[in-house]
Amino acid sequence: MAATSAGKTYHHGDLRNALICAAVDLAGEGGPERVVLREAARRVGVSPTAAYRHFDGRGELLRTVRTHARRELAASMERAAAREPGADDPVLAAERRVTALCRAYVGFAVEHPGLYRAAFCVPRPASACEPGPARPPAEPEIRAYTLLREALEALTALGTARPGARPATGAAAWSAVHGLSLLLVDGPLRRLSAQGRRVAVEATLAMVVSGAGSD
Amino acid sequence: MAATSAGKTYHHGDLRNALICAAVDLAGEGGPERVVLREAARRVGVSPTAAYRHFDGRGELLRTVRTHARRELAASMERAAAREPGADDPVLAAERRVTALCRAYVGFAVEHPGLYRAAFCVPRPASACEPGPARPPAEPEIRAYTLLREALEALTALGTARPGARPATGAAAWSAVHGLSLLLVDGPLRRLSAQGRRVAVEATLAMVVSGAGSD
DNA sequence: GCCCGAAGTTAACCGCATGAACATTCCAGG
DNA sequence: CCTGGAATGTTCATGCGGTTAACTTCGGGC
Repeated sequence: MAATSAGKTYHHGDLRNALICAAVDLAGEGGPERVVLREAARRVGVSPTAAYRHFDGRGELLRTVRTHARRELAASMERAAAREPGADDPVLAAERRVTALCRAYVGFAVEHPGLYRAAFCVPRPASACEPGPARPPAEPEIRAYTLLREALEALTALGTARPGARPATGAAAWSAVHGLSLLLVDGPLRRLSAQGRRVAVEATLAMVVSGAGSD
Repeated sequence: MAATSAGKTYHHGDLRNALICAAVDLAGEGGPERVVLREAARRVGVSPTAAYRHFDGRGELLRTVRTHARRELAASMERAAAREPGADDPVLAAERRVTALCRAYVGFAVEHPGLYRAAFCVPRPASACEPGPARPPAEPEIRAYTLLREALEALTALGTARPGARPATGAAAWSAVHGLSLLLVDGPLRRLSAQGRRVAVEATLAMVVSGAGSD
């Protein structure tokens, strides 16, 4: 009855995980809105309500998928940064790290649109727009953002190659890559050619790396 | 039977518009996912299926709302730009126009989160992620973007105040304000204090105005 | 006046989220 | 080895939302 010893009997043995996988697949195929409890259950070969033994409802399933997607995004960024060749000049190295991270961020979004959208979705309980006094536990941290922010701080501390220009703030940079990703993946820039896309990415990178901080 | 002469009889007289208004209200209250055919009909006091006489389905209703929202966004930006005092220095004036537009953009998003989200939603037919050869008629143009782009082009043509720095590309700038808006309205930056929000906005503005173009 | 088509209506089907009550297994004690 | 309860699944049932089909009213043109 260990997690992996699933038989084909009444008890699945690892339903929770199986459901998560199915849900992640769904998200990959069609984004968060495609993550449907019933469908996930169907794929796993179990009745819809079985899921409730492991999740509070669709909301929690989606939140789990989101966590997964965020992890993948961050991992993808780290891999890319690690692949980046070092440089003698520390400033250049720092700049490269930033651009590598950003490129990977947008790259992930473009390659896995569904997952990317799932990574930043908001499971809405149905209604509720103006939040009451509720204070959900302040999300756990988003690695992708942390990576970006730290890389930028490092770069800022070193100064830039070009005098007078300063790298963007973490939040500003995140805004840029996030916005670009969504515009490309889901938004009006969706149908840009690969070429056009590349141009937009480069322009955004330039803005982020040598854009001004707030002064 | 002119558009506005609605009685309380069998025929509504101006259902289409009434539905649009209701739908826009809904979007304002809870974003695109809140735009529900049945609810709109309910609010107008008509049977759900009546809507099908005027819209192809929920998708078209949503698209109509989106158009409306985009118009409002653009209008809000233009109003803000118009309010901006002129300046003797044309460069300064151009910079001011850009920042005014951006501020208004983000401001609109923050003040009308639901509408803003609706303005950039994608009515999904249920499934379909990888586009076939389909080529929807290439959306009509998004004024908010055009305004931003043109203001930036003007600024670029003039050169910036600070030497060496160049304003961002239209796409990059749009990415920045769009991303920031979503992060603030719907995303992980959602629960920033008004203060924190302001800081993020200023940082982003600085990045956009004096960030580097692609070189 | 009559007839047609536009604009509404009701009834019905399907999928989805969810809750309640019932069924099966597994496993800890005895 | 046997047994009872906790886990884990299952079946029913409710309610909501999208959408279709078939029927009903009304407003006008002839």
